[in-house]
Amino acid sequence: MADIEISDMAKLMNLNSSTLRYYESIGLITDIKRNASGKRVYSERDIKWIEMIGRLRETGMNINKMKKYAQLRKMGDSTITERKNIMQEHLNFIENKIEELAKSRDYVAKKVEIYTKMEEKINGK
Amino acid sequence: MADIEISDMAKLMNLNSSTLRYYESIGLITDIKRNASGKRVYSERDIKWIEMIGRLRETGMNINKMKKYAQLRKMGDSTITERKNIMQEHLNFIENKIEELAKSRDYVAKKVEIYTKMEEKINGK
DNA sequence: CCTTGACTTAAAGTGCGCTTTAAGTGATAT
DNA sequence: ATATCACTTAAAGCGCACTTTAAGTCAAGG
Repeated sequence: MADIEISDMAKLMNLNSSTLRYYESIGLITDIKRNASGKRVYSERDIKWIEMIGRLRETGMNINKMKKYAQLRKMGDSTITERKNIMQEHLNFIENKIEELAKSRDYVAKKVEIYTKMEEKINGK
Repeated sequence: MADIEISDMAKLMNLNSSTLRYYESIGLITDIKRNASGKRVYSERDIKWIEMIGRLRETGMNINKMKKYAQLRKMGDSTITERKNIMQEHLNFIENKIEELAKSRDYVAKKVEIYTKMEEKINGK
């Protein structure tokens, strides 16, 4: 798979080019190559990392925590345990969130049910 | 069940008294009674509505949508169908979110697994 | 050659959802 | 009586995660 430029990367990840530059500016993405005319070129490894950022973001991890993880990642194999712990903690977080959402889903489903019954009563039985 | 004051309400719903005043200021909560000295007194019905706000908020409904729903609620039975539709739509939203989270959970779980294997490789054997 | 369009940077601006501040009122405890 | 404490209001402030703006560079097409 070949390298891609910023606009294709943005399309691929369903985000804005500016967001990619922003992530780089805050150190969440690092070491992006440039082509002869100074434009960003994303490698396969970059793509995977940005996909991971997407996963972590949409599951509610904040940018600072992602940054911390990014730093550990840059430091190499000596940080594997620490990274594992972050991921384990986040896994717990996601599982709690799923449970919470499941409860709320039941709550909202019940609301819909109640409204359906009310509709029936109003629209004459 | 008796009426309660703002600080107890805040504790009950695990939010800030200021947040309750804020919700009122934007019209998300309305018609809160006052006692002789002008302090807010929340009824059983208010408690239920604020609990619902909590549910909707933590499942990702934004304030404007909640406000819209609040207005329909104030208008009485003629808006039941519309309210049912909002809840049905939100139910779908929650279900999608749960599915998405489940995918991300698997992704993160796999990460943890990989790290565990890497740890084993590094720590001898 | 020159226009178009996608890129580059640094900095300022935006929107959401609160949270804090400042100034004041009133009931209760010492 | 006076201090304390929880409440009241309106307005300003904040943190997060972008997003937009302004000014400039560069490569390709007509």
